[in-house]
Amino acid sequence: MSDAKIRTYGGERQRTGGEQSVEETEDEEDEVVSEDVCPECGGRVDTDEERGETVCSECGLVVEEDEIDRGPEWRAFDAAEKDEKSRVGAPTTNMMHDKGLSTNIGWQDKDAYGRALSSRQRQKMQRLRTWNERFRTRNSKERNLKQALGEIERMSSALGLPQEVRETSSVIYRRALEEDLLPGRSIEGVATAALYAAARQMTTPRSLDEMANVSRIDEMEFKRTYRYIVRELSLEVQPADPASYVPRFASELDLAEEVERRARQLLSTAQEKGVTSGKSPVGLAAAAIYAASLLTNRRVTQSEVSDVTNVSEVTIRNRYQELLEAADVPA
DNA sequence: ATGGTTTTTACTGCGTC
DNA sequence: GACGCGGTAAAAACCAT
Repeated sequence: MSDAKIRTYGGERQRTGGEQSVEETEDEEDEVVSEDVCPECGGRVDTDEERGETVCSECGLVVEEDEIDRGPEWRAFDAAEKDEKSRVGAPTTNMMHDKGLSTNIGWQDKDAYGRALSSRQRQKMQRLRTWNERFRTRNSKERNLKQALGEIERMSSALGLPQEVRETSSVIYRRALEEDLLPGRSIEGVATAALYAAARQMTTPRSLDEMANVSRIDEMEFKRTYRYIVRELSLEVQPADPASYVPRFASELDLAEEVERRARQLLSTAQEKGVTSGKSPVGLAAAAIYAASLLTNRRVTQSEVSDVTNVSEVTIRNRYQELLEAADVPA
């Protein structure tokens, strides 16, 4: 919606204007945004500010192009403002923690005319600086948190994770934030890592692949930050129980309950015999499913299992033989 | 960095439909 | 002949040191 766009722009203006009493054209706010309909099909038109085009959302007709870029108009004002802006850099939006919104109190104990302040005033400014700093960092953390929580929400609903997992993961994220683990890492990355850890702690694990699929960051970075977070927060994450993967995989393969039960059985006997240690839980689950499907005559092919579990067929082969052996089922 | 373990990739051969 | 399966060797990934 163009509505949101206006708000962001408005926000930016307010800020830059507010600092240096340069009065800006206030009425800019109610800019005429053509709420027109498409002349071709009557569909709704959307304005793409980045490309300077107005496009019909139904048929894709470009209603208007080469529009005036209203973005950087604030540059034209006065020098002080330009300085202020250029230090902040390009007016990117969401990715900056505080969008440059915060106030800064100068460190020199001088007033606006360059005169030294009285000691009383100096003390006062010192106090203000302290508090301002507190609020500022607090605020940037709040923002950060808000975005991260949104991300966590999005991912966990994509993965169908229960509420408790979301809560644990936001607790983890908060801790990471408190301990200043964020600098140098992306919010998305840490959010993903927190969610992954939480899912495992709550015994509803999702595999690394599944997480990476719904996350906006790539797998490499995800794993790296995950390890980092776990280490730094010394989170206790026990190895996932293979059995907890079974139901999902089974249902994705449309397997009967019987197979699922059998798979669990195989896993638990294998665990008793200790042949599972050191092996990847996902691989074990995949193998158990495959083995169980053989035992119950509800054949699935290795490649099918491999597809839905993202475990290589080789691994499935190796594991399922071990599983059968442990359950002393002759070949 | 290193070495040991596990998983993946790529390829080959066998039997069956 | 395609497909499912099994096996192998080498590469890659992972983990603790």
